[in-house]
Amino acid sequence: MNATTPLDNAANQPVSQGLVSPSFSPLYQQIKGLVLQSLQAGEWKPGDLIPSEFELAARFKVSQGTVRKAIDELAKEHLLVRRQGKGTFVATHAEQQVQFRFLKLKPDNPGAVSQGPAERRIIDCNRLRASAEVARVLMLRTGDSVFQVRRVLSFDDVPTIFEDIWLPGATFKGLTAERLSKDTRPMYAMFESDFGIRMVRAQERLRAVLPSDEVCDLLKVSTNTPLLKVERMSFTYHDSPMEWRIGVYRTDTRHYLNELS
Amino acid sequence: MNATTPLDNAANQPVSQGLVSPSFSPLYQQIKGLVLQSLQAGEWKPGDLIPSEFELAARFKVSQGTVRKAIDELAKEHLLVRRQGKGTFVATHAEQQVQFRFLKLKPDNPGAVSQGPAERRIIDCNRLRASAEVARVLMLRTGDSVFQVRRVLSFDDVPTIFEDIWLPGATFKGLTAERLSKDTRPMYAMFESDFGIRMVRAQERLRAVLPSDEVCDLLKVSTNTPLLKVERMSFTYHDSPMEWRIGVYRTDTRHYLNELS
DNA sequence: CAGTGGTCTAGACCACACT
DNA sequence: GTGTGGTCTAGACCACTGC
Repeated sequence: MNATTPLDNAANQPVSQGLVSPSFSPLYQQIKGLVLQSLQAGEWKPGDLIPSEFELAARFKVSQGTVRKAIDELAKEHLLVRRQGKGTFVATHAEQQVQFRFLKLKPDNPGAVSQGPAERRIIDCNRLRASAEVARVLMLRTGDSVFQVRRVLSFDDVPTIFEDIWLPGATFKGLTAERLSKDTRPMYAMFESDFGIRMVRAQERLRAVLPSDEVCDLLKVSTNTPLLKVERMSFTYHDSPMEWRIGVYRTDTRHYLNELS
Repeated sequence: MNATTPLDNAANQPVSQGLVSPSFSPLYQQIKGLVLQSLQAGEWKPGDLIPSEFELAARFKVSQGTVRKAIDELAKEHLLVRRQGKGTFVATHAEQQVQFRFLKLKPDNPGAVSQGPAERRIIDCNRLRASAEVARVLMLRTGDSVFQVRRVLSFDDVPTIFEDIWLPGATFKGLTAERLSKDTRPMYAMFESDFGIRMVRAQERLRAVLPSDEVCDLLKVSTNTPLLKVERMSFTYHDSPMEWRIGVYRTDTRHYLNELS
């Protein structure tokens, strides 16, 4: 099937590389886009084994090296995970190592305290109409259905984080406080398996604030305890905004750790 | 024809790949290490053009593709910068685009305020003996010579950041408040040209705090204004700690922006 | 034009995991 | 052993820069 003929040279530009300059895109970027489409379309679900590099090369009519470069980039973006000898898998939030990729609050003295998952308490989960502000950040229309989830995370029995989470109602139809409470997995793992939504990228804006009366009560802190306010936008494939989360963190025994490189 | 020419096989392990398993390291990683050594030794200085991929391939007796992979990684770590048609250069903090790689405080409303470099005021610059704490983080001995620099950064005439910076005395011999004040370049650019130190990587720990009396005075804020405390460790080549910096940021009109991916 | 990095291919062999 | 990803090579051509 894979005869090497001069005609194969014509196959070197199979996708859209015929024109010279206008919006030139390397072959491996086009392959990357095609793989991304399959991921978004759900052809391969989180945790699945995707076809081998040679299979994909045959499917897309390019060399294995070109597929490799496309997959390399997707792996560096944590959309795929390579495992030598086994294959390439769709990344999932259900893995232990990935649990804290988005939660950057670390204990000041690791080892002295438990590193395990936090204790989670759902305050409430309501279906509401989006305000102008919520609609804007989630790219919805004002009045569209949205879910508001509010919860408290505790480490070592100390309430440390209060979060106010907004989600598009259409995508998360059927979300309830009970479901959130019963599920012991990370929230993003449940989003994957129950709603087919995988968070791929996020952006956080940090500020120092003083707590509202409600937060004082929920976190058991005084009104003059400074807190770290973390406003997070999470995106799924193709940079679609999927979650708006406003958290306030106690930072008296923990800190937000950030690597700059 | 799949004849394996023994001579080619011998050339496949030119550096130190003779043994099978013990501490195996890919060729391109070894090349990367050699290039890193040249960078650290100052063979090529920030801003310099380094030899072409083919020259390096000849020097190290490997193929150009292997050198390419080594340089790719160094470029992704911002140690080198590739420019198509021109060559590969040693990265430098003197470039505009790199100016704010380490300063993540962004205006809430970009465009409405000036984006230019902040106005910098040096409070003082003293040569002191390292306390136990300073010695520990900078990997020195207690009592070793260190510099303490304190300064205030203002944006649009609003004092916004106070920083307390600690540097190893031996490496930064000759540093003075006057020199810091007169130099209009970013501090890290001066470190490169005047002291041969290039900051490569950093780590920040963030907390919310209330200001000390001194900070209240310097930043013109009240004692109950929450501030973002940013503790930064900066490292040069081979992860040697070279700077300890404790900053407090006003976050009423700006925020600390962080991309999670 | 020559020289550089950027892309693509084809084939070989190595390291690892499963059966 | 077979199949996977991981490394390395060699050679071709493209795109950009500057003479």
